Amino acid sequence: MPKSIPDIVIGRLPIYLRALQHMGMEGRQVTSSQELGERLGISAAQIRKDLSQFGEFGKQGTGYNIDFLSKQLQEILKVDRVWDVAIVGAGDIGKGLANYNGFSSRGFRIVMIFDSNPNLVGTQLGGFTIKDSRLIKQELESSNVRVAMIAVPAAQAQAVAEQLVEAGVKAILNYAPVNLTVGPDVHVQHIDPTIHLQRMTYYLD
Amino acid sequence: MPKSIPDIVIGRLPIYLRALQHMGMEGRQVTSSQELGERLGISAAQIRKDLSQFGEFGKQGTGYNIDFLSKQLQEILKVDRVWDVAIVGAGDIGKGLANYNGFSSRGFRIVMIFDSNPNLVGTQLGGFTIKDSRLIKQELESSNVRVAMIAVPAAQAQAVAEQLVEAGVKAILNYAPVNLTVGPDVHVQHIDPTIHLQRMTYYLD
DNA sequence: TAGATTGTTAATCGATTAACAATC
DNA sequence: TAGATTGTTAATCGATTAACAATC
Repeated sequence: MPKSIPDIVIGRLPIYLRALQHMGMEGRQVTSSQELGERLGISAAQIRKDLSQFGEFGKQGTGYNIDFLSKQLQEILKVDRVWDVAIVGAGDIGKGLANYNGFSSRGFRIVMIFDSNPNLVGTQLGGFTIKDSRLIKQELESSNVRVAMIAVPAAQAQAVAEQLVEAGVKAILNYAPVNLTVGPDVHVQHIDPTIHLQRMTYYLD
Repeated sequence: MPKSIPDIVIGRLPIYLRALQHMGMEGRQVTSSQELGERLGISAAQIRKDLSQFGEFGKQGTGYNIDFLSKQLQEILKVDRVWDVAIVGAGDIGKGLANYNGFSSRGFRIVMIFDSNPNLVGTQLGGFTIKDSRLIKQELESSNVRVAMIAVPAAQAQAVAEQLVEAGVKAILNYAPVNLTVGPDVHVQHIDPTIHLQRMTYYLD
């Protein structure tokens, strides 16, 4: 068995990728681990070490070709393709996600939106007709969705997660302020603004 | 100099706190490091170690009083008070944050919203009149705001951050998909849904 | 008391950094 | 060539875990 890559390294790759694509859009051709590190507040040694887990992408004396390294990272992270994504919850957060146009260029495409509010079901959002949350399993079965975002109230999040997992979803981005419990083959990331804020107030006086 | 607490420990405290408050609302009185750990997917030893950095909050044989430990964690994280928060950007994300009612019970209170769009300036949002982003410094000077959330397009985020820092902001929650560069006395947390999604697709096949 | 669980220590495990030969 | 920067190794540093005496 090849030794597996630490998750903490995987977590930094999307950050490298975002910075590289930003540089690319500025018209830059090459960068170095040092420059990238300064921009991100990460040591140059760490960036080189992280990348070396996957191959040799740079040239001594020159650095990294930005387009080439971007493409390599996209492959590694499997965002050299487009993932279909379902959103559950059409409140303010769900609406924001549905209207966000930053997904498509970075590997994701919203394909379906659910809500449990009968007043919202059937209405339009971001080019989609909102579907009834009770139909999650049924609707996802005929789709290719394995990534979902949960933007429902905390009280409903766990139940929604379970329906999504039953329907074959393997990666969940959870905006509800509650910890989700899922099986070991399902990946979950949590976004809770309060958690992030509380992590900073500790350092304030 | 007392040895400083690792930031990774600080990062887990808000998660413990959220789970404890959840249990409290369920009417529970006590819990154990084991139960808490199972709920969060964290080892019991780690939870005890983390807490022991700050004092002794439990009782052998019994565990932790939920209300007591919650209060202690609130004090440690300095959310036993209410922090005034400014939002910059009144698009979908800013709107969602402005209308979110989960802040007040957890230590934060929105007090001001800015946007640079002349069509939005002067209109109402979440009980506030949206102010012109050019007035950030001026408006914050007479306020008590040291925490802010950035919800503007990527291209404007760095400039907004600099204005906030100039106005005395020490903690920034950044929703723009770009890395912010700030001084060492300013804390930044980033929320970018795509980054979180890309971190999970690595593991999908 | 017997059972449970803490707080803490020491051991293990893992991540980061410093340094440098290789080489563009 | 001289200067720059990679990829990698070994050393350092830090975080997690296992184990258990203390004790409720």
